[in-house]
Amino acid sequence: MPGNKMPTIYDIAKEAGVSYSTVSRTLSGFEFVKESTREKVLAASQKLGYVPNQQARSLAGGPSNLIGVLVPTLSNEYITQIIHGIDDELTKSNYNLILYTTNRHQGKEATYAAAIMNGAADALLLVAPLITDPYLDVLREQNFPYVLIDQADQSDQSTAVNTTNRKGAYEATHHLIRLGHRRIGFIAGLPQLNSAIERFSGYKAALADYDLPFCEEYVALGKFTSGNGYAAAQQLLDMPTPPTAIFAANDLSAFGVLEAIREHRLRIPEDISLVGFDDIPQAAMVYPKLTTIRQPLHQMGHEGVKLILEMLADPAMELRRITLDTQLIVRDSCAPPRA
Amino acid sequence: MPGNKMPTIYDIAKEAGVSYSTVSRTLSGFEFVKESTREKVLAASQKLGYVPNQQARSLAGGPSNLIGVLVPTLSNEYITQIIHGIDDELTKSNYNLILYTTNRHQGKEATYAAAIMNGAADALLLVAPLITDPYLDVLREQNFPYVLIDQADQSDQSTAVNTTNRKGAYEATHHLIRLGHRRIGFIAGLPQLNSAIERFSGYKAALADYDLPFCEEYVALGKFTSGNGYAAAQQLLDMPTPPTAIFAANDLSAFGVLEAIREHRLRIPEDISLVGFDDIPQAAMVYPKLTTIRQPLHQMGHEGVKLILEMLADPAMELRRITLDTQLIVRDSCAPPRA
DNA sequence: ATGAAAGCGCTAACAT
DNA sequence: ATGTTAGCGCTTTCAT
Repeated sequence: MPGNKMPTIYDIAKEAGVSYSTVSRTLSGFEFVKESTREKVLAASQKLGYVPNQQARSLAGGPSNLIGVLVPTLSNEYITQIIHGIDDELTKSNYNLILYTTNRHQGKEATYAAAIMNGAADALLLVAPLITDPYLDVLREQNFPYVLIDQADQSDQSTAVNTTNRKGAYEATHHLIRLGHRRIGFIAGLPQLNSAIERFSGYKAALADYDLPFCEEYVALGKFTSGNGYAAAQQLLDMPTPPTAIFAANDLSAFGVLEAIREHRLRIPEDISLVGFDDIPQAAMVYPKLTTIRQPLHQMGHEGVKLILEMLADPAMELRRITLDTQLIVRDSCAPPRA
Repeated sequence: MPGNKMPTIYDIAKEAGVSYSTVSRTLSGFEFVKESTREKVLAASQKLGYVPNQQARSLAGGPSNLIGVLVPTLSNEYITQIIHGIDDELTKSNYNLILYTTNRHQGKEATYAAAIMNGAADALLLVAPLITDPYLDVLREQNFPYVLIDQADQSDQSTAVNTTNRKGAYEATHHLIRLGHRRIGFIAGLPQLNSAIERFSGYKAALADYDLPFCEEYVALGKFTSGNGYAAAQQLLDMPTPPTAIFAANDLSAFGVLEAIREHRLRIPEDISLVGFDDIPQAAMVYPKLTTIRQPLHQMGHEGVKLILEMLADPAMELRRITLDTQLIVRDSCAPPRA
């Protein structure tokens, strides 16, 4: 390790002529310090260029001032937008962010969560985790502050930020139905994720409400990635009677669908309509611009941070659940079916 | 703080019937431990669900197994792609990532760097920092491992990963010249950044090589953001004799240019040509698809991590500098000027 | 090969 | 209001 010769509170104590516990108290914002000593300490710490050692602070029972953020991957703009929102909000506080990428690996999630509980961070933000309920139980038992972003636990015992996934999917499907489509394909997301389940449910509900049959064959697994979305679309397009419209459970898989459609030499929206979900920035940039369901990604990050900060301030805070609204964004990828 | 009741090496020691220093040695991979005791210790730690406390480990002189990554912002896909590359490579090691966002705030960079040197992380990856040389001197004096990604220091004393910015900008400009353009505007980047300076220099060099006059008025400041790129383009397009082509110093500002051009009711590439720099994923998604200079963003992250890992393994490693190649990606945003 | 003891920099009782 | 004393969980001499 590097030859760290950073000043410690002990050095400051000497410099200021006080005991080092006084320094500690002053620096960690303790009230009852005489104004004159406080000034002496501050001056000394300034002079020596003191920077607190977070490890020591946290080891001794203080806060680490770190918020752990657990994300499945960095390859989906949907995630990075949420992280961006988290970071924005965190910037206003004096917390820093420690990022754990699990690559959708459950074992890693558990390991990371353990490390975090073990003092690495003061709280945990779980973004669309695959994490299983037992693990959340551990966090709760330890009374460790955490919030779920875009995921729910079965037992409904976690503070969480979600969006109206079911309603959004319903609207997406309804939009297509309203345009006159009757054969609507669905590219499903990762079945372990609550959002995927709800979107599927919204899709089915809309079909039912408008008396359209639900066909298992019109559902293909896109797993929220563009590659799988592509493959799933191929599957649908190769059917004898392919759908005239496709609703993809997220934008990323919609991009894969786009590619598959193009390869089939079909035009969007003339030959086939497409709706996505998320409204990541690229959705407005692809050609044709994607009609999609907007999730307030940044805001999801904001709200998550606000909740966690509240929990940190009030450990006894009661369970909270925030549901943000989604919104249909009509762009250029939908039209009535061909006559 | 939460009621952490995580097992410590002391608990393992009891369980395994050895002293806790033996546990420490076993767990931190010390060689001279009898095979049988090693097994006992490992079994006990397994049984108790032991997770090492990084704070304590690092405080006691061990590594934190954390790599600090300092980025200016999360709002540019160019940055998130590099982070993605860093993360990929880090995932293969047993290091985790602690992310510091400075929002281009110099004071923060200094504070963060100090915190990091103070034990928060074992090494530092600086992505396009605005950080000033004196600060890098401190890192070097303390012999703290760091690498610069996409930035160079004046004194050329830092291990760094860069790309052929000047050559790339030259090619971009040359591409436009070859198409027949003679009035080529330039949207400049943040002048504090080396990459911005080199791209500007490449632009000028190409003009000079092909006997085109360099006009100050054809240069506008885009600062690498889409908003400023938009404003800069407005400025160029409102000139009495506007350029017939624009080279934007990065894709993000090119997107701003795109918008400005659209508002001027001009078509790309028929009325005006546009080239970007970076090749972020959106570049291929906008309409028309953007011709640009590709930087191997992921790879920049990979190489940075590889370098830092080498430095960690060999503290005496000599200075290294890696320069990755850029590449002209021709898409749909350029054409010969109107006759 | 393993145990004992010291100490990393700090916070938090416990004193006074 | 401030000084004294223990640790937090671990690595690392120094013994044996």
